[in-house]
Amino acid sequence: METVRLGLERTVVGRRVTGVSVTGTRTVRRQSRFELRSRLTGRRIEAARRKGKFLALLLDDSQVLSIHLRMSGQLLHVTEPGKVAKAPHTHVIARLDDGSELRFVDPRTFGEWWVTADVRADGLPAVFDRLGPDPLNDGIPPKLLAARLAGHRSALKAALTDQRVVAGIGNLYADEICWRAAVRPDRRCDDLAPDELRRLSRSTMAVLKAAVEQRGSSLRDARYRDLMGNAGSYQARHEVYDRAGEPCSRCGEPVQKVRFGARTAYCCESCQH
DNA sequence: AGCATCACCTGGCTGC
DNA sequence: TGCAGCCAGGTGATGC
Repeated sequence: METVRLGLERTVVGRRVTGVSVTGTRTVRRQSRFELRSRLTGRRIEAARRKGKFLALLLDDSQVLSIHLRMSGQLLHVTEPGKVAKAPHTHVIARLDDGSELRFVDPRTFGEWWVTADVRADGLPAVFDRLGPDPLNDGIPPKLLAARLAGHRSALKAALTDQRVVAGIGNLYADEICWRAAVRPDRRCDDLAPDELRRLSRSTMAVLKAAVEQRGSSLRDARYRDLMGNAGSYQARHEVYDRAGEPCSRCGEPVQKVRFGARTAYCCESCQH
């Protein structure tokens, strides 16, 4: 999401929206399509912000266009719309005053666009308040991480991916963070030693920063691409995610895919404790 | 209140 | 080879 935000900053910030087409029936669901279109049309995009996995495009009249890609959403910036065919599952197109388009493609239709005026002093929508601190924006020092995990009896991975606890960590990055910290993802939050919390704090920052430097992770069966349609390259650095059976780079034992509630986690049961 | 599970979807992959 | 069915994962609703 940070890679997408950086792309938005380079391409659509400073542009004015000249028109909006909403063709999908699910992408805009917090308000009517008509309302989104009328709130957005004519507005200039002043800034591209992000909290966790939520994007916020700040508009010139203090409204905000919030976008969440969920599982399969993709934002594409098309500079010459006439030359680029509309991809299947294109649900929203925003036309901009330089002739370019911001297109939203989302096969599974979980993704969402909405425009609100209920913004806080920092310019972000009030609904973002329920999100925990964003490590890339605000850092996550050991004391803060410990405070965020305090009182939780659930498993570490469940808390790390709970956006109210910490914002921005998804399934694959949670696995990578736990591996790097050498802590099992199914450890209880209230059972972590100070040194383990320090390692988790450092690992969170290291994994997220490296992932952004590599412009994200593009998986076999997912469709993450940046605004230009380019794949990320962090998947080549994954130590455990989707690497079941391959030797752990730290201890050589095979990486495991373990059942974990209704989901799965990849980890090294030999060197994560 | 807090934790677990399910629903929402489609496409790619697995296994018969 | 064909195809039915499983699985992927983020969030919000529902259940316990």
